[in-house]
Amino acid sequence: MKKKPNMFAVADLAKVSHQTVSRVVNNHQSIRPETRARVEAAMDKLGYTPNRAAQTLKTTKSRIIGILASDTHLNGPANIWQNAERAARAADYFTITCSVDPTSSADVNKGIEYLSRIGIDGLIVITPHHETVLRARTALKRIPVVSIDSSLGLEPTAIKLNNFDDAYQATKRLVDLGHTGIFHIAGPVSFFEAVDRKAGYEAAMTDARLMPLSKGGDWSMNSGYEISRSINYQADSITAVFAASDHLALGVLRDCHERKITVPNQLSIIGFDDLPEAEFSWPPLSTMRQDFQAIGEGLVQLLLDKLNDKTTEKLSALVSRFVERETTTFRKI
Amino acid sequence: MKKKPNMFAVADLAKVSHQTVSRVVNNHQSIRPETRARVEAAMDKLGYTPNRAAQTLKTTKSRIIGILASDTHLNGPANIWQNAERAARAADYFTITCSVDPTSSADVNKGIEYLSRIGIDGLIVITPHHETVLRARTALKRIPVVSIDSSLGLEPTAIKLNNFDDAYQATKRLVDLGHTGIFHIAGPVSFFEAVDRKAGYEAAMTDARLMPLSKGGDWSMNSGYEISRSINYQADSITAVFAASDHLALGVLRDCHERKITVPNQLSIIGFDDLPEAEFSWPPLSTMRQDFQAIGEGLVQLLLDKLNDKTTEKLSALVSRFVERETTTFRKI
DNA sequence: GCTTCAAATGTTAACGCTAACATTATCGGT
DNA sequence: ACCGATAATGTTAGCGTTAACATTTGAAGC
Repeated sequence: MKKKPNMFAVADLAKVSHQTVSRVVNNHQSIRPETRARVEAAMDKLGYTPNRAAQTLKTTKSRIIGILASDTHLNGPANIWQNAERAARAADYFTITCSVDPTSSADVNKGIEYLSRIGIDGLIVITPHHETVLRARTALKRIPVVSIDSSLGLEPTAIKLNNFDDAYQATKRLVDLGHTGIFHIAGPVSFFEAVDRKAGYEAAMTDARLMPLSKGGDWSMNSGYEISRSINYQADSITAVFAASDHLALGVLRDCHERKITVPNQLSIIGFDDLPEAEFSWPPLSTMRQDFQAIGEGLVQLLLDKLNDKTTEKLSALVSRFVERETTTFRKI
Repeated sequence: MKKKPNMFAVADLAKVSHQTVSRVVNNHQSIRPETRARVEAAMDKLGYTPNRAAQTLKTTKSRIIGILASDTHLNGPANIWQNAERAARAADYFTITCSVDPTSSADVNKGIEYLSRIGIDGLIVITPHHETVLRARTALKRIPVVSIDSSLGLEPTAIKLNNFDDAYQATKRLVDLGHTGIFHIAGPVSFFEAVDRKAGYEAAMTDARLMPLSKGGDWSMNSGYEISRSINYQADSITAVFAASDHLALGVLRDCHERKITVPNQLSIIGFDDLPEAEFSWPPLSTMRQDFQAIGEGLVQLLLDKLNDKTTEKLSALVSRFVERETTTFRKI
């Protein structure tokens, strides 16, 4: 196994200087087409690939984007991550992902340190925890940082998620169906998504002159199940539930099966996320779907523009879609 | 914003040579504790971090591991990936992940090229498609490649998954419960997991002198649903279904709800994966859970040993666990 | 044919680090 | 006090690339 060829090897074979090879690699103009062809042939023959470490050392640009993510086992972050990775790759950037536990500041700090150690050009933070975003932003002063953010957030280098509006719309749908007792099962307050969704729900209720009524847990199905069990739907004349996530809604659904509450006739349910499983619950769950592709790509776009000192034109608008399946119906008297 | 300090800056401040700084960074012995302390103080004061590009250029080791993954939206690959990433990080390696579409050889090749362009030290292939693994192995001759593999595979640099045995055990459980008409819903044949599971099922059936009966689709819930719909359970005296994945099983469950087939009394069902959702289906799904953490960590271990020219001791054994919930019961006459 | 100027190519010097070798301090033994 | 021997530190060179500057080439204008 002989060692990897470098620019000089190519230059020798093509009978040019190494700098000409460099010019070909970097697509400079003022290279005669014939010379370029000769160099390219030599590169092919030797199987030459530029040494990224040397390029990085010289240019001080690694073309690596760090992605600091949390809760990647959840549908939202996982989807955003995947789309961001793909978009970065399409733009010829590498990504190094570091998934951290947002509840441990030590872990977050270690993650940030880990990423900056390799010399990333910029950072994308995919986490629904303000705290973590803030920590990354303050720790990394030398490079651009972009993140997702609450719809209410101020940070200009963030993609704002529409959770407030989405929750408002979901709740309004229930109101329009004639429901007056609409309960909200919220996510944990450390997630700005949970906070925004709850706020959107409350705004919609208030606008409809209805009494907001909610309880929060974590995002798990079990949490939805337990909260649902604690509700006496009939006694409290609750005929609809808006859950802050599909998992939460699935938990409610399970309780309904156990307590023989028929869905949607006795209880309408709306989830949030549109997990693959949502379509196959019984009955199939009505839910709100976010456009994770647009979010992921927007994140990369935003960062790339920062890296190139461009101001970002406008990004494709984030539009969520309400997917009505079979857990929602008109309120039966 | 002044520029990042380098070794010489630290050396100047600590009144030593840059090489001494290098030695401190790399934990060489024969540095007086007092000198080390002085250097470390200087590094702290300047906020010095070694430049990885320069280290890589000099040592020809990037400390980056490539992860070529496919089907990361599925539970298995996603879990293995996450555990591998974490294990690599713990060993102070960076990972660059590239998720590709295994059905497109162009995409796979581009992914491999993308990873090798940055100069990875080794590659972990997480894909249940032999084809893709093979392609990576032949394309990358210069660096070690490890992968997951069929339990029947030959490749010594692979973690063998127990799908055959696991499927055998799951089927045997159904046999032990008295079932004789046991149907298998398989995954797509391009996944070796699907092939192994089907083979395991068939072996168990044959050993029990029962007739294997199966049909395959993709991994989706819809596929499970459609296949289930096509079965006339009563007419064919089928009282149990072993599905190659939880999603498939969830599809069957849906069909049962629609056709009012009671589970588990009329039909026992076993899935595979133990998705979070499996516990919250109705009724809660019995399923087979693989140890993805051991797989992810094993992969990293295997690769690291290759990188350090060690032969791998034995890895922690991969043991799957049957999680019996409420979709399995004795056969009612 | 000779100048002029731009286009095309070549030369040199870093980028920040570590390996290899060279030198200087330190210490026990006489 | 002096001699190794070893521990501790310093010096030099080069990894593969690109930027900056230097030089050559070629074609147009006279």
